[in-house]
Amino acid sequence: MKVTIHDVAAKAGVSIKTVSRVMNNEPSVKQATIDKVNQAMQELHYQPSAAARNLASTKSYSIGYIYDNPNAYYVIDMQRGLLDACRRHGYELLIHPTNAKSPGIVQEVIDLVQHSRLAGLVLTPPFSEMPEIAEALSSINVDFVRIISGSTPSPKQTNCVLVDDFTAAFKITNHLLELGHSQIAFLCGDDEHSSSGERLAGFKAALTKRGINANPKFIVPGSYSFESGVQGATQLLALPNRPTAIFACNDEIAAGALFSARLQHIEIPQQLSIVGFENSPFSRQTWPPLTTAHQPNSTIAQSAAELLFKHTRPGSVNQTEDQPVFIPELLVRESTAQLTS
Amino acid sequence: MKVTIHDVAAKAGVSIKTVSRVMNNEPSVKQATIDKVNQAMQELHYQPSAAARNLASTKSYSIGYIYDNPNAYYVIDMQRGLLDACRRHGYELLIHPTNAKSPGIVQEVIDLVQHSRLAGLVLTPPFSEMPEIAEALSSINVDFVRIISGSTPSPKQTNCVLVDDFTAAFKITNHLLELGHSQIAFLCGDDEHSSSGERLAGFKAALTKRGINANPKFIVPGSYSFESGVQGATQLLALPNRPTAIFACNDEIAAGALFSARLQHIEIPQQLSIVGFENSPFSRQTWPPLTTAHQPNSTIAQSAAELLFKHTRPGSVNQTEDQPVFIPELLVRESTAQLTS
DNA sequence: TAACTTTATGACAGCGCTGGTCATTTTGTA
DNA sequence: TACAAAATGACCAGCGCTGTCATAAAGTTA
Repeated sequence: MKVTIHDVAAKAGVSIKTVSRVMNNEPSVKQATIDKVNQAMQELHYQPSAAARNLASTKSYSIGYIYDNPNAYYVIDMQRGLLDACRRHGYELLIHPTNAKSPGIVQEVIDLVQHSRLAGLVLTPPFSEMPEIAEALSSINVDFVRIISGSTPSPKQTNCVLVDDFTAAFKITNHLLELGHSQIAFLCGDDEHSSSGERLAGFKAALTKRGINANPKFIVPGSYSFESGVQGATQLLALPNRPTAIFACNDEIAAGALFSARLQHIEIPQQLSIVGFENSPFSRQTWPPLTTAHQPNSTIAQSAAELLFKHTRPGSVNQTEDQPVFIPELLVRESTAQLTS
Repeated sequence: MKVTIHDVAAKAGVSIKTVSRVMNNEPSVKQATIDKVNQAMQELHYQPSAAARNLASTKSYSIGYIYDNPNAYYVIDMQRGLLDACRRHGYELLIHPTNAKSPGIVQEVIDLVQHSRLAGLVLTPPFSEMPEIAEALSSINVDFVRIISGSTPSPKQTNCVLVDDFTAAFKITNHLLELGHSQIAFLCGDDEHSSSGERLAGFKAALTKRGINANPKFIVPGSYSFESGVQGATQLLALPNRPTAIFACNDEIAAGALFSARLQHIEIPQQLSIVGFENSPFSRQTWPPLTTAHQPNSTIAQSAAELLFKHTRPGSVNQTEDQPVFIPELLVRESTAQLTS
């Protein structure tokens, strides 16, 4: 019924030790032998017992994903990517939802890692932006990969996957500029999230490059919520000379802005262009569908997991300082239009 | 560093086997011994190693959650509840996102169970409504608990957690009736989901009880999406004598209806009451916030997991045919008002 | 109190695998 | 052909726990 390492060894005509060697990429195994073993594994549909490996090995075969993010779509996508990567590499994924603001959070994470003997951790915002977590993890010598907002790989932080919000925001802004807009407002997300700052910086950079000074009144602080979008947009649209386009820091804010505009009988996109960010499912469901930036969360997560495995694996050659950078892509839909007037 | 069963045994002054007995509720252990062991466990913060248990035992200490649901909030909530229950009972949760419509889905599920030696499975829609999955699982003798929409515990299906959409819909409809509405329309969700049918039935029952015949034109087929809500509402509001209230089968549809009404300059709730269902996060963020029915997904999931553990556990006495029933609760917010005119 | 049953507890093997140590075989090279 | 190097196997311990069976403690009966 259950196929074990012994079955594989028998089928391949080698000892179980050799099978183990193949599984763990140990040196001094002939290619021919490797192939034989791999074939036997495939034919028998062999899957090593994670339980036994975890128990026997000093190494660990599971990684953890801790999350605390109100955006369920983000979490699900990340999780999906991590799960895929884990499946491919025979790892297990331990999922741990928790509260990032709890006072004992650092200890909680440490306990988690130690109790579950995790090989490493994948950290997404807000955890990836908490220096105390990174320090604690480093101090107990646990590998981790952070997914953070940033554009320039820094040699100091080798364990990061970057999401280049700056460049993406730059491109989105350019899209608006090319449509003839110059009076563009920006609805910020939460201050604590560096993504908001990065996106704002990209926005400003694009304006500056065209010689446009960002109107301070057009930059509205807020948070990543529908509510905040409603308020911010309402405020903007009451201005004596209101903007002709609004760059919302994410799709929820954009949806709020859309809503507010609608309330004031402002036609989108004829009288006002609105862009979002993230390409969350409902950005397709608003009316009109939102122009936004697509963030390939699942792929980003996979990449993070792979990076973690590389760190963890003994065979990894560390000469290439991997630091994958993902640039969310502009996705033009119907909420933006050429400026007319 | 890592506390094992040996440490507990030493501390409690018993053998490791006795500790094991206590952990597994095995008979023939003196109460005094049980207490001693429990205390030792607490003091040492002992957590049994799932890996070792899985390896040593014929029983399994992990359960699976397979999902394929476009609603990320639902999935996250369920997952959270399952995770909590698992943590409490020392189980692991194996998460498996997949495609319910894939032709090989039954085999995939079987492989998953057998390969990962799962103690059981928690099934949510659509899997919980696929008879072929239930049959396959039964045939290989794997425990599972289904979360399904239904009101009456049936003696046949002992492994179900019921969500009583019928009664909840009945109550929501009553809320509208009590506000003086009688011209109430219903926007359906997907046909394939039994929840949609249940909700519609509850709706009709409430009307019938008041001696009101449901106007066939007021019952609009659709799907669980914003888009569908927009379309359905637009159609309804174009009717010569349009409804004064709309019961949307879930919050997304309701949001769509809200949107459509707004487009036509219909004031909510003054000119039209709208209710949703599910209490998803954005039902709070629409404007006005939606009156809806709160479905405690996380609690439902916990209950399902507990039920599964009970089945799995040897010590379970099966005389009480548990079949928890959850009735989503009416949550009145600002999208409904007294009928005036 | 001896003889016996029941209940409570412990000793020990083994789950599937890794990690180590050595011995042996195969291969490559001088 | 001789010899070093590489490839493989044999064997053992042990990860933390459970299952089985043997043994000790407690309870019962006459």
